[in-house]
Amino acid sequence: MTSPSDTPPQAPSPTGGDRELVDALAQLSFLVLNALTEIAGQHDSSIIQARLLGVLRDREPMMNELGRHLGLDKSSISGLVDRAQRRGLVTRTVSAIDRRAFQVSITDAGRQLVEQIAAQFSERIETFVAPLSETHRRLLKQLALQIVAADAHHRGIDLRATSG
Amino acid sequence: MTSPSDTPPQAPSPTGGDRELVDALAQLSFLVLNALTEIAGQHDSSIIQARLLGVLRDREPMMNELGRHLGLDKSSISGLVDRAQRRGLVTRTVSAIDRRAFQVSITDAGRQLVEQIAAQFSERIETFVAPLSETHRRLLKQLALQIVAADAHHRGIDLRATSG
DNA sequence: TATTGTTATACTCTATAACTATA
DNA sequence: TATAGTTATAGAGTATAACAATA
Repeated sequence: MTSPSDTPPQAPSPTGGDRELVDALAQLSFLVLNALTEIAGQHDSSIIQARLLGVLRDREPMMNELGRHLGLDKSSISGLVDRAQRRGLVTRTVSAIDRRAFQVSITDAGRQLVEQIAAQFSERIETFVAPLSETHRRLLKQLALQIVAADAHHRGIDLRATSG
Repeated sequence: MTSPSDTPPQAPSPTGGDRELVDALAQLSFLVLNALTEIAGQHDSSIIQARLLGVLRDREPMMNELGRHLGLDKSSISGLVDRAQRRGLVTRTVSAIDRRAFQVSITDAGRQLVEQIAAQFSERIETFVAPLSETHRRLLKQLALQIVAADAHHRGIDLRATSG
């Protein structure tokens, strides 16, 4: 799971899976998200805080929608926003049309922070892919996008697929 | 950071980074590790517990080495192993040669759990890459491995590079 | 003295359940 | 009644600092 790479090369048999491919993707994913964890940590932050600010870069959602964006329970969102607000990274504003609801906005400090993190993260990823040729980088991008897009499509289609 | 994809296509300029590539890798990584989180969760477990058991599949390290494998502080390892042990997934055995040290081993139950999780995870990854052609899957594997290997090499070289 | 590991403490992150205040 | 959000509570996971036992 962590270094599951001590596995003999295996022909991607028609029957089953290519274990090397699974391991390679897992390790790459750990590499990428560990980098993000480390960079966020350098700013006394975390992946989820960075994602929160990332969402708020171009949106001012209600707590509600924020939960859907981040896939978290409303109580988790409350705490998350609390901590970010305590650090001056976001603000809550009562909605004019529904006085139960709060609109969450990023502050200048929050924007500055997320942009620093994003820049460092980009730099790090570029370092990772630097050993690849330009052609291979383009290919990698294309393949990654294809997987992500297929999954998004799949979720869109599949949401209620087997139940109705 | 979460859905940073709302970005116009950008020629990978010589000056800077290819933002699309960065986003694609980030999203792919979230996809992969969210899948692992979800699958581990189905077994009332977590990524770090799965990684712990993964390490122990073919090793019986001291708490010490476990910390290095997982990149965690010794106090974190103590807690991690405590919780796994409480669930009957691992055991501690006093080392014969150094009575301060504990050897950590996986139990049958632990092995069974990690194998279930690994199998489900493989299945999921195979689903992700299913839309790709065999050629493209092979290519993706090769590129991912190349990045991971380059990073490992880099760390090996770089550990004390600028200080000595 | 140095090292191995635990414990005390503190904080983030997460969820469930109960609650308040609107709607 | 239903919805938006908070709060109380509980537990995992992480780190730092202080400690015990052994080397």
